[in-house]
Amino acid sequence: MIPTMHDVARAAGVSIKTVSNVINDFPHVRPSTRMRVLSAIEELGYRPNLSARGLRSGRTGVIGLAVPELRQNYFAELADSVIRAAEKHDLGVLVEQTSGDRDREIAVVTGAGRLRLTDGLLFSPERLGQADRHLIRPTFPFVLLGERIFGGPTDHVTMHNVSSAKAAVDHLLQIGRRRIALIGAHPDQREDVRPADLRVRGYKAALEAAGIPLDPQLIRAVAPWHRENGAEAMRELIASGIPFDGLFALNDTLALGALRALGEAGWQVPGDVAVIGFDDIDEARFSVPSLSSVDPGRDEIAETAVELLVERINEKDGDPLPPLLVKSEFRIVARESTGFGRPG
Amino acid sequence: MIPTMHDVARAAGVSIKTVSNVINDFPHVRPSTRMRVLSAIEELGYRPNLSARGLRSGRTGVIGLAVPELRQNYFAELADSVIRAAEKHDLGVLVEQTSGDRDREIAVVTGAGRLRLTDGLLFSPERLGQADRHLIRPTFPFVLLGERIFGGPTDHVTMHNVSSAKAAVDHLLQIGRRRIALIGAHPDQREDVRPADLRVRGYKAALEAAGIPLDPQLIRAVAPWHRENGAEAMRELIASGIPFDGLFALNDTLALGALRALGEAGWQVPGDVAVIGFDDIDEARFSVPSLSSVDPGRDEIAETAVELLVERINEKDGDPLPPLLVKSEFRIVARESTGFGRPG
DNA sequence: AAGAGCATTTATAACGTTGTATATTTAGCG
DNA sequence: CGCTAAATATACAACGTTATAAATGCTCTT
Repeated sequence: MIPTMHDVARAAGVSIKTVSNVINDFPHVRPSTRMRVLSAIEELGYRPNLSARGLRSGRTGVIGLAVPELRQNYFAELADSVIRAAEKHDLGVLVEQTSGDRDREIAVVTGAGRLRLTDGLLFSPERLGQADRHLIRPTFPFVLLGERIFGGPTDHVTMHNVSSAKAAVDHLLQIGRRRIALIGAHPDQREDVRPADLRVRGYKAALEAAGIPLDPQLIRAVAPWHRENGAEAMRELIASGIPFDGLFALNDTLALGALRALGEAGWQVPGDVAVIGFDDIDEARFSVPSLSSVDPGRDEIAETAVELLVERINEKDGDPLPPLLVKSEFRIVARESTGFGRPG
Repeated sequence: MIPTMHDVARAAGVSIKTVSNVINDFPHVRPSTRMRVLSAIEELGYRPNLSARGLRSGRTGVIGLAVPELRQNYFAELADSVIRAAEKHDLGVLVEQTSGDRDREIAVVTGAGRLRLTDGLLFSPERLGQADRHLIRPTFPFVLLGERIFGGPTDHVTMHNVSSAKAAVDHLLQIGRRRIALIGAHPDQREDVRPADLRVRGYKAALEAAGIPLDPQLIRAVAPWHRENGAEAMRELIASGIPFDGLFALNDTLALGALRALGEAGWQVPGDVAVIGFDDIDEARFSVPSLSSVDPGRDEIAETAVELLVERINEKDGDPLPPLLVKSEFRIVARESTGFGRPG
C-alpha cells in the first residue's frame, strides 16, 4: 500500500503535522526531529499525495498550456520553453491542443474542460480574434500569448511584430534588394491586430522609409501558414513573371515552403532571391540554404509568461494589478538565405 | 467564490450526493431531479474540483508523458499524437522533459517528481538503456515507448526496427543502388537492442539478401542524431572519397542534415545519391528534395500506448496481466530523394 | 527558582468529492 | 388495497493533506 503521512508520523514517532512541517520546510522544527522524519520518509518511500495537497491548499502545482497543435514547430518549441520555464517554479505543465478549433478555444478560455486541475493557464489562440475579446474573463490566473487579441482584461505576452518585421525588411534592403515580395498576408484586407497585419505594416514601413514605392502585386495572401501554402504562393509568384529579388515570408514555415518552390524552379537563393522568414525555428538553421529569420525571443516570451502567471497565482485576492502587456525583444538572425554564414 | 457541490445541492433543493449522482450519470435519478440539478449547475457555473475528486477516487484523469524534449520533431509529433489519443479517453496529458538527462530519467521511472499527480506514465527514454532495465518497477501504471529497453516488467510499444530498416534499404536496392552508406550507427560496436543497432542489423540483412558484400567504410557512427551531426558525417564521407550511390540515415533529422551537406558539396539527390531516412517526420515532405522515409506508425504507437496505459489503470489489483510488447506496423514512404514524387 | 517568552509539537478541523449503508418513495402485482 | 421489490434520495464517513489554535518544552532573566 502507498504510505501516507500518518504512516510516516507513526514510524518517526511524531504527529502528522510535524511531518507536514518537515516537508514544507516550516522553520521551527528541531534538527533531530527533522532527521528522524526524513529518514522515515526515506525508508517508507513516502511521496505526498498531490491531490490531497491540492484539495487542502487550493494549489495543484500544475499550469495549463493551450496551443493549436504541437505538430507545428513553433508551438512545439514554445511548449518546450514553457515547460523549462515552469520547471524553475516547480510547476508541471498540462498541454492541451485546440487544433485551432473555435469551440475548443472558447472552452479553454472560459475555463471549462480538463484544465480545471491547473492553477492557471497560458493560452495561445489561433481562431479567436479581436472580436472575441469579451469572451476572456479573468476568473482564474490567465496569460494570453501571441498576437491575435489585444486589449483584453488579462496579462498578455507578445512580440514586437511591426518593428521586427520592419527590421527584417530593412535587412533585405541593406543587402541591396529593392523588389521585395511578401508572402503570408491575410486574405482579407482588414488591417487590425493579427500578426499577419502587423507584420505587413512593418513591411510597408520599411519600404516607405527607404523611399521604395509599394507594389501590391508583390504582396501575396497565404493562409494558413503551412509549408505547402508557402511553396504554392511562391510557385504562383514565379509563374506570374513579376520580378522580385527579395522575399519576406511572414513565418519560417512559409519561407521553407518558398525555398522549396524556388529550388524546384531553379532559382538561386540568395543569388536570385534573398529570403528571410520569421520565428527562427530550429529548422531554419538546417535548411538548404539556411534561413535568415527574425528571432522573436521565444524563450523570453515563455519565461515572461510563466512569471506573470505565477504572479497572478500568488496574487492576494484584494488588490488585482491591472493587466500587463509585455513585448519581448527580437533579433535578426542573418544566415545563408540572405548571403551570410556559409555559402549557399 | 467558486461554487461547490454543496451550493448546487442547496440551489436545487437536493442532497449533495444526488448532485454527485447526476454528475456521474448514476442511473437511478429521476429525470425531473436531474433537470433541476443540471440547471442549478448551469446557473452557478459549477465545475467539479478535480483535486477533491482525485483524492476521493484515486484518479486524477491525467497521464504523464516523459520525453527527452519537444524541440525534437519526432517527440513533438509523438506528444501531439499522444495528447489526441488521450483525449479520446478523457485524459489530460502532463508533459515532462527529461532533456535526455540520466538522473531525470531515473527520477521519472522511479515515480518521483511531479508525475505523482498522474494516473500513469508513458515514458520514452533517451539515456536509460538495456542495463537499466531493473530500475523500472511497475509500482504504478507504466508503458514504455521506443527501442532502448527490452524485456522489462512493463508494457512496451515499439516499432519493427529491424524489418523496417531492411525494407528501407531494400527500397534503395530496388532503384538500383549498390553502394549504400549508412549514417547514425552507434559509436561503440556492441550490438544490442538500441534502435541504432537494430536498424544497422536490418541494413546488413538487406545487403546480405541481395548478395552485396558489406563495406564497413560505408557505415558511419553518429551520435546524437542531430541535423548538424548528420551533415558533418556526410561531409566526412564525401571528403573520404569513398564512392557511394545510396544513403540510409537512421533518422530523418540525420538525413536532413545529410541532404544539406550533399547540397553544399554540389551532389545531386537522387541523381548522385538516393537518400532515405527514418521516422517520417512532417518536415520530410517539405525538404528540397523531399525525403523518402520509413513511417514507423507514430499515431498507432501513440494510440496503442494510451490504450495499454488505460487498461493498466483500470486493472483490478488482483490479476495483473503479464507485460505486453506491441510493435506497430511500418510503411515505406517514397519521395523525391529516392526518385519518386515530383522531380527533385 | 519562578515565570516570561520563544521554540517546538500536537490535536483537531477543514478542503470538496465519492462510497456505503440506509431511509424513503414509487411501482407492480395479486 | 396491502405488500414487496425496485427506484430514488439521503446522511455520514473517508480520502491525505495543510491551517489553526492551543499545548508543551526550553532558555533565559531576575
